[in-house]
Amino acid sequence: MFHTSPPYAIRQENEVAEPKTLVEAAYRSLRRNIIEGRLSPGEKLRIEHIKNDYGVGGATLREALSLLTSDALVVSQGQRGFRVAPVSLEDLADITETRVMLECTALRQSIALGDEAWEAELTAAFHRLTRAEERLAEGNNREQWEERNRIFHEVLIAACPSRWIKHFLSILYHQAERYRHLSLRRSEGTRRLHDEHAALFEAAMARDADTATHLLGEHIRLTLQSVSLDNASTASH
Amino acid sequence: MFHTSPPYAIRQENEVAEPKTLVEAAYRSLRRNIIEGRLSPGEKLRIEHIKNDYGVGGATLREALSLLTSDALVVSQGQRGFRVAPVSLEDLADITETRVMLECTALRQSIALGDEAWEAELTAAFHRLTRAEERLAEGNNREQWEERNRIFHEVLIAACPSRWIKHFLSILYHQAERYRHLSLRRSEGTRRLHDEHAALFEAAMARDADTATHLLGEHIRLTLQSVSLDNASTASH
DNA sequence: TTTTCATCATTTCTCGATATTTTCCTTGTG
DNA sequence: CACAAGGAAAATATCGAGAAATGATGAAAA
Repeated sequence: MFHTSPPYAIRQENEVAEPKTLVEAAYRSLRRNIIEGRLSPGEKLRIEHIKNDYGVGGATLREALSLLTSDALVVSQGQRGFRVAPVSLEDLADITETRVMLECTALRQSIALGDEAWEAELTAAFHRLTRAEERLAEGNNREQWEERNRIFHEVLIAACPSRWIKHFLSILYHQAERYRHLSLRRSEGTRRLHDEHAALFEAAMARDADTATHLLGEHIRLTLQSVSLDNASTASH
Repeated sequence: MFHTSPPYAIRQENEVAEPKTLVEAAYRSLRRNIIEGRLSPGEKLRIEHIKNDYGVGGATLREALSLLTSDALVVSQGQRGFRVAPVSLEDLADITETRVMLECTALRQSIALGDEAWEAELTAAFHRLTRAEERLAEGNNREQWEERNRIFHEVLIAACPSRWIKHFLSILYHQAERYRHLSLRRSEGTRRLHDEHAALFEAAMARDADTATHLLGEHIRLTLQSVSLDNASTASH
């Protein structure tokens, strides 16, 4: 439904399909490794060393790293190679507030413009997320929950007509995801995550934009407030 | 002043210095050519054909094109090469409204937080812009005006602490710039551009955030409202 | 005439090799 | 002992050639 082919193709939106090129495959693989913390912030990415891990040539890996630069997951300095982007509490705060602003704007528009099909999508996404939340308590179905949580948030703002807002949000979502993975995740579980989602869902379905955006803002802030960075992973130059 | 080295390097912000690598040089050169309309929307970019124009090898040019993909100035589809991104009125409207939202937010923060040094910078930038506007009426010092106009807008929001907002704005600014170049530019000159800038400057210096953001919003909307797309350059699939 | 299919030319994508730059270590000097 | 200079080692950035994919052309069948 919300993957209609865009007039211009912003990269992140095309990611449902299989990777068609090796560059694309390496890009995604690297991105997952950075977001999920298998590559540490600040770590040097020596092309000669890691090209074997991804089974590609130097130029190809280089291009993938260049692409990650645009997502601010990798930094490159002139003639001195690539590194995993550093992290900092300031950056985290910035990401959070910018995301709150954009996502609330998008949600407001989505609530105003969403039709019946949107309601149906949203209900389905909420249902799947609920199931995943139940399972999350038991085993470690974290991956599935992560996926469905992302989709729930995407569907919430799906009826917002602005491609640019959605594009920026998807970049910020990846950033936030990384911080979540890097955190020690102590306070997780004490939160009543499902209640937050349920209230948000109810408000959206009731077309109560004020309540919904308020809940969403607090939800995003809480999610990232529970992040506390390990000293070891904090930016060092 | 506002080019302090960032904790993480978002690409656009590092562009004051000379290009250090061939990729960087090709990237900038291509970007100028797209923004200034020498490469038309939808045009196919065959690597073998144009690599000589930029004096680089295939892989290097490829990487530069990949980078432009992230700015949505170039689109790439799977195994079918690169094209200059198409344009459309919907996209233009989206860019404009997203930019208004982000730039007004940034301006509000900048007005709240800007110190004396910021005021000085702003005054200087306004002065330079004024001079350029005078010259614009005479000859075609369009390039200089374009530069100083950009800097004036940058300085206005320089005291906003959010790197992410500034990053997104710089992407949108490039997009808007392209549309301005593509337009037939009929109504330009009828506008009292300098008056708009002057009022905006006064409001910012007076720390009147409400008035300033209102003026800025109208200013951005007017700038892009005067754009009318040539049929020939409109998106075709 | 229209559709289908095979073949071929064009273009994209990828890799290994090479030249250039940076980094690190050793050595000499104030 | 600190510090600068020089050189070796490592890593980066780049190129040109080869493998894979596209879509264009034209012949055969419906």
